[in-house]
Amino acid sequence: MNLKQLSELLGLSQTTVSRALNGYPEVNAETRQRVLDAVRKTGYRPNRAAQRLATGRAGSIGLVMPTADGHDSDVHFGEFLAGLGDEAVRHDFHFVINPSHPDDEEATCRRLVASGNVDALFIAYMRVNDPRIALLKSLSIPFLVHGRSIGTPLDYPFLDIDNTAAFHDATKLLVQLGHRRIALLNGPEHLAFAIRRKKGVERALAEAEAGLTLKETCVQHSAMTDEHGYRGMQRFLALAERPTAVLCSSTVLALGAVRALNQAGLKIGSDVSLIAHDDVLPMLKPENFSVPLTTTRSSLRTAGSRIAKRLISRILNLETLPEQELWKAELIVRASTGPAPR
Amino acid sequence: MNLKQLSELLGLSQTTVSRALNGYPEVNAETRQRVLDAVRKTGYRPNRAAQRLATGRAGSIGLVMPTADGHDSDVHFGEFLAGLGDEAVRHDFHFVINPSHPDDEEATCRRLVASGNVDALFIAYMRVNDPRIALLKSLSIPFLVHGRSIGTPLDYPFLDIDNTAAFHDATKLLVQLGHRRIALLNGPEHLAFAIRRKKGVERALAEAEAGLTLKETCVQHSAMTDEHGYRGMQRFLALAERPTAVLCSSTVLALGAVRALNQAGLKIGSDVSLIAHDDVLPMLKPENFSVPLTTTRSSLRTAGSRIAKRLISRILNLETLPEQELWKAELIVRASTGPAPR
DNA sequence: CTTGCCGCTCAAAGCGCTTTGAAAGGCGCG
DNA sequence: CGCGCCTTTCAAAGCGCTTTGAGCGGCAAG
Repeated sequence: MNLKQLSELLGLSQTTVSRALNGYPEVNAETRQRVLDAVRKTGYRPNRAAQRLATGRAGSIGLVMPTADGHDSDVHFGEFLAGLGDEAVRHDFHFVINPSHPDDEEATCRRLVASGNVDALFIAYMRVNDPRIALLKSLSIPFLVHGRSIGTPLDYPFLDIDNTAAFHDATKLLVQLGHRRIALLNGPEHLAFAIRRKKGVERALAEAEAGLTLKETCVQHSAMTDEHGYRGMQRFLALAERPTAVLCSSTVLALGAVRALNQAGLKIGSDVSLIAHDDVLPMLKPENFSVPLTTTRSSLRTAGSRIAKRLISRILNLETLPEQELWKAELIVRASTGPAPR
Repeated sequence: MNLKQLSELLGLSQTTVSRALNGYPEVNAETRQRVLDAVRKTGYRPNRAAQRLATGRAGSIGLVMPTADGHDSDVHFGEFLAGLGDEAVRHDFHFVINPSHPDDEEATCRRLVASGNVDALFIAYMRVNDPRIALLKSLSIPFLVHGRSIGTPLDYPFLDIDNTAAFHDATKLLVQLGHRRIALLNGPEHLAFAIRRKKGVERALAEAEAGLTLKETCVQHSAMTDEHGYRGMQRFLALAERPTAVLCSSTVLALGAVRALNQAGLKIGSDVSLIAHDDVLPMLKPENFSVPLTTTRSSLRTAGSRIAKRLISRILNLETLPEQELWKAELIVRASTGPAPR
């Protein structure tokens, strides 16, 4: 069933039917209803390829995944993608998934846009002075950034969580509990979110009456894997001045950290307190840790879904959604935090 | 730059240029070269939407992800997707990602095919007597199954690894090392791969001179998360007849299992031997476990890439690749396996 | 010289939609 | 009654590609 057949069936022109379907105002209400009924009865679905050709819209969103061969495919990515897909499928949008070497991302973006295969681009894993932002602005294609760069003017569309505040608040809690030696198992050093989290910790420490600082030996930057969590925690425990509380940038890191703590025979929540950032991975729930984990929480899937929604609204000129969103993470206190040991 | 402009530039007809580009034989070699040169110079890229409309091919592959809201987004999925994307981008293929409730997958497949938005469908997470196979056959659309169902005739295109053999061989190794009480931390009970792995273990046990069996108390079926690995191992350790060797269906499960073993103060490789299946997740390398893990290995990313390649070859009628592939997993012995304690 | 065939090229007809510009019909108003 | 205006509908022209069927030389065979 195509538009021509449908219009013949209705005794209308293709124009009218098309307009009825696309919500143009110049169609008689009664006619529109007839069209809609016919669509329901016949199961007519417009051919997307034809629509794309006629409108010049590609109906798809480009994702540049930094997961080229040999590079980590982020555990968190699946969850994020589920959110994206959920929303996109509702509007019949496709994805062009472009794995790319982290160094090659700019060229990949450029190629993707030039291909004309996408209406919008989505980028993430923001770095300091990230060149992709200027690039995308110059390419004049709608785009949305997950996260924010650092050092570039904040005049682009983004969705981010307030990482500084999240880790500030978490640290403040630890300080209030009497912790003085605090360590941080963070994400990769070159990524903006990790820098902000570190800043959040430092700020909260500086605000403490004692005027604390975050020692460099008490910070680890690494990919957020169990493995790194384990090693990082071991390193912390080997310090002469062993930290009494540790913040983790991901529950995955926390997993390894917990392992190291158990192995060292230390009790979580009393010997050492632990707070992790929770992206709400269904497979790794902080409440299911042997000692339930205190977390800063913000759902990655929800973020994905929201990002798809904003991009699609933008492309199709639906409702106008805010261009910049900064979400607060929730601080959820569970059993892994307790008063500092003396 | 479009085809018309390009052909005018060359003083050729659109027909000839199009044919030159698409490898038709009736074009003079010299002419073809001129066209190719011009393409390089002008950077001409055919408009995919127009191509799709003209050929009736959608240029995209549908993925039905069982990751609806509230359901686990598989850690392994990101890695698999990276492989898929890598290959697809080479042929300018898109993905239609359709998150769906596991119960709703059939309807989702049907809808996706009916939409005409995809040339082929990819499905995974095969179950016993999986109804999706018959469905896809009846829908007469190219498709490819990752894994194999059980109980249905094996007459559809698939890519699978030989799970039975992998776990058979792994178990055999354990038996040869003198283990008699062996346990299995498996994937979800309703999934075919988990059933095959269990069968592999059982078969190897039956083949042992002692004629061993796999006790039901020594099997856990669950989602493959660290959490479940931890709990499952704890349960095993609490048994009166505690197993001396444990097989894990994923390195993620092994992570939790190792945690439980450490906590119990048991030495891996001597007190308890461990073998895990390794999907080659870059973030979770078996050689980096505190005790390097003996594994059955088969790269999920490679599988993704191969699946994309086969589907695309099929759609575009490129080379003819085998319709059914059963890959062997590699058994890699590391330090987590040793002789059974007496 | 004619016929037939082969190698190469072309004009034109779609593919199924959107959108432009025009027109038909109904109505109020002078 | 004639005019203009508004509402509703329509025919037709694209969008940029592929593909059909035809055409045009040149050359070998008759």
